[in-house]
Amino acid sequence: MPESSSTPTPPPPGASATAADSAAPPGGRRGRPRSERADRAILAATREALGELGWEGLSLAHVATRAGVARTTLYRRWNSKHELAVDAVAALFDDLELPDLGSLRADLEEVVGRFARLLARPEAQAALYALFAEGARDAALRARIREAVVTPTKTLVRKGRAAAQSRGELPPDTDAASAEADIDLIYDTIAGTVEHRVLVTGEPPDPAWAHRFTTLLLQGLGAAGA
Amino acid sequence: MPESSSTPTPPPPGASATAADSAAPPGGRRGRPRSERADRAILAATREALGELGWEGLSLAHVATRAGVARTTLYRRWNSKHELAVDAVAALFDDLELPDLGSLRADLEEVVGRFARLLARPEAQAALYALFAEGARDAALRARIREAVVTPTKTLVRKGRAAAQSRGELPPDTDAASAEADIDLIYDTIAGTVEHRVLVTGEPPDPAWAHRFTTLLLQGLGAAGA
Amino acid sequence: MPESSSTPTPPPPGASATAADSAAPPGGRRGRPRSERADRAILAATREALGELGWEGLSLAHVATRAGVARTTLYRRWNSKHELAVDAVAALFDDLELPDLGSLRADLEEVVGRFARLLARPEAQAALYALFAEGARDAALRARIREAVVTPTKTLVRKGRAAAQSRGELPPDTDAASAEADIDLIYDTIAGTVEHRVLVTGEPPDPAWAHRFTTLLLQGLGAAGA
Amino acid sequence: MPESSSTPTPPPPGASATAADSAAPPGGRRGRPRSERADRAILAATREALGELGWEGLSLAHVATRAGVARTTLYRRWNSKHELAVDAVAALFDDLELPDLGSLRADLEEVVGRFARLLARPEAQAALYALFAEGARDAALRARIREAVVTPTKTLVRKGRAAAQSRGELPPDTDAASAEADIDLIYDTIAGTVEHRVLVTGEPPDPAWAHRFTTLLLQGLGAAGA
DNA sequence: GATTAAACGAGACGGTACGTCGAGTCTTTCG
DNA sequence: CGAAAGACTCGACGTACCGTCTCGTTTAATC
Repeated sequence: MPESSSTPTPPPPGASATAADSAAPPGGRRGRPRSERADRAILAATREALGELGWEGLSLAHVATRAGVARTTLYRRWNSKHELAVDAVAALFDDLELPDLGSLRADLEEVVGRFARLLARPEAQAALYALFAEGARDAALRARIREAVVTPTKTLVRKGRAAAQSRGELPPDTDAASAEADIDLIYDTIAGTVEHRVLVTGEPPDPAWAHRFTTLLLQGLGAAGA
Repeated sequence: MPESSSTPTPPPPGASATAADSAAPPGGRRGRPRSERADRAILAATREALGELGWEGLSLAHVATRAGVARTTLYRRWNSKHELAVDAVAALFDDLELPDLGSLRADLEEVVGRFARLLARPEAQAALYALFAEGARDAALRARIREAVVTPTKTLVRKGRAAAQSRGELPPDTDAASAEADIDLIYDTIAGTVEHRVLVTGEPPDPAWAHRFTTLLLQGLGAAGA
Repeated sequence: MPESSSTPTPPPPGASATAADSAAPPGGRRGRPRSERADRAILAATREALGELGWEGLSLAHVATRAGVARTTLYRRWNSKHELAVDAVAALFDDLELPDLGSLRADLEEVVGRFARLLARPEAQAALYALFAEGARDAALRARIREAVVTPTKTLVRKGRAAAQSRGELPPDTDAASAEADIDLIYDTIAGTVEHRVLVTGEPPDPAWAHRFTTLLLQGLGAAGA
Repeated sequence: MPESSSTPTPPPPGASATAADSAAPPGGRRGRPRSERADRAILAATREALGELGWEGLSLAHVATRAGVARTTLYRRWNSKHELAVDAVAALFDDLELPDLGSLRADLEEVVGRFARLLARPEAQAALYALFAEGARDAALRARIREAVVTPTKTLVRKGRAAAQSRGELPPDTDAASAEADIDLIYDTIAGTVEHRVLVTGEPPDPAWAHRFTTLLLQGLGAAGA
């Protein structure tokens, strides 16, 4: 979770691991510090509960019990069930890294596979679409989702596209605005299609499907060896 | 909603409007028949409430009050908030028809536009992703979604693709299995990408974006004039 | 149920065995006549349900099902759950007859025993006090209770006292008003005490207790051989 | 309510006001303490609602609203409408004290009068018989009634009888078992008869009736001056 | 080492929605 | 036209969570 900003009153846990942290509590906080163990236990408990009970079955009371923590502690740190879920699920996206296997096709198939496996996890299935749905009405939540999920994922697209361009597999940018639109389009296409395949159509994106989809994508982008 | 089947005990309203209906009442139903006015009022109230309050704000008590109907009447006809929402939202998808503007590109851009406008409606935004999320855990709900939303939509893809093939814009089928996989892929790509653009990225798919996406798709499918 | 009067609109079943009945449907009733089988089945079902489920567990739906009768039929014949219960329980009081064993003490002990056994039946326990409680607020119900339960029971006291007077066991009346007050007092004392013993104290009025109580009563009334 | 015991999990309010209380809180209670204001408001609201609406009209929702308390608070403290009613009505019985007017007859007439006036209160009429009826099926409720209503009332009989014996108005005990049976008989007779007079016969026990009944009782018990 | 401020566990509180049940009423078709 | 069937309105039920609040109890950092 990079350069997080977040609400001020109840400082969310993810926000503490920034540069300001090493510079240390400047004025010097008094009183008992928050337990980091509790944070970890809560987020883990949230993921487990999401996986077992689904979004609607997720209750803060249950999370608190499972994490061995008082209910109050949850409310002190997160403003809502939604923000807690974002933080809990965000960690799953850390596994998504750029493979760099030498060719755009290989990288693409690998990324699609990784994303599909991520979406196959029940805690991700339970949380993602529910958060997206609520995000449509709640700007603060939308920002938090963007920060925790969208931006890091889109960065992958940005990097992978640049690498392919430097290898001559994709045509170079014409102008900055067009490049940005291109990145957004690619991102929406990959993420949206895989999500839809997994969560709506309900079939796993096996390698054969990944191959087929990658072909469509490469041809669509005018890739060199397509 | 074609030849729907559905649970017998609480006969869902959408299930009755089939061919079997006119031929049906064999012995003649006993007891007071269900009010069709109520059905319409409930579904309309559900759509309005979804638009105003979002998914989590939607309560059956509120829907009942707004529809001028007793709360028990809702429970008699639908097994859950989810199934009610499916029926309420399904009607929105009736507007999605194949344009047939003469060229694959024109048809595609038109369909993308229509689907985007559909997703821009707050009731659709509120319900769709929430239903998909729950559908991941509930097979019965998933089936109902498939029947009411997925199948009709996919039919559009099937017909449009066939039309393009007959016009020579798309290569003919090699074998049946491959054709089916092709249709699924196209469907997931179009639906998933547009949904992701609207609900996650949060930007409207304006004509410029639609043109760009259509280009990607046509090239990806190896269309004739791409 | 003697010379019943009762509500006019839904003619209660007990009311049918009157003079008007033998005189027969004068104008000639139209349509299907009411089933007497249904009446008996309903009252029996009511008693059974009262015994098994208690007063608060008694539901008209359950009675109807058990009696093999439509719920509508119940509402057509009785105005409320309370009146149905009165009729159902009233039949139990038919067993209470004057023993006439030759002495006041023997008669008293016998009556106390019979009344105690009546109150030991679960259907009587369930219904009686609940009806009395509701009767405190509902004059119509109170009248019906009086007619079906109180008056016949009090008649026993009246007759038994007269018999004892004629045998010289009790002093003769001084005036009519005083006699009436005497009867009321005896009735309240016997009925109230036995009921309280069974339902509140919760112990069965065995013969030893009946003997003790009878002694108190005989002495209290200034009986000859007490 | 003397040295009450009561269920532990939902500690009923009346149970706390004992001598053990001041010495008690041993380990120190954790969590927010229960509001005593709420207790008082709830019991008062229950009595008022009973008086106005009767037993069947008494709903916990209404009591909660009238007491200015959340509905959940009621369920947290009492297991059922019945137990709440017992606690609400029990307070009325605190007024029943032994008069000690110097003679058994005077004491008896006074007690009968007080008891009659208590039963004339609509909240008592509404609750008492309904509770007795339910108590016939529910042992826990029966115990609670015994503790809150029966035992304190019977204590009056015990004391009054002892006082009369010490004054020589009643014969002394022969043995303990017989004395106990005597007390039970007197209690059932007084309470049962007055209740029946008020609630079933429906006429108020005025002084004339009280005198007549007292005479019966004194003669029945073999009192000295009868 | 004493003070002190904040985090913490526990649990009561006012709310809101849930899904179920029963009471009565109304509207059909069948006998 | 009565009876069976069943949908209808209404309102209470008891439960579950929510988010807030009040307690008494740690637990470190500061004094």
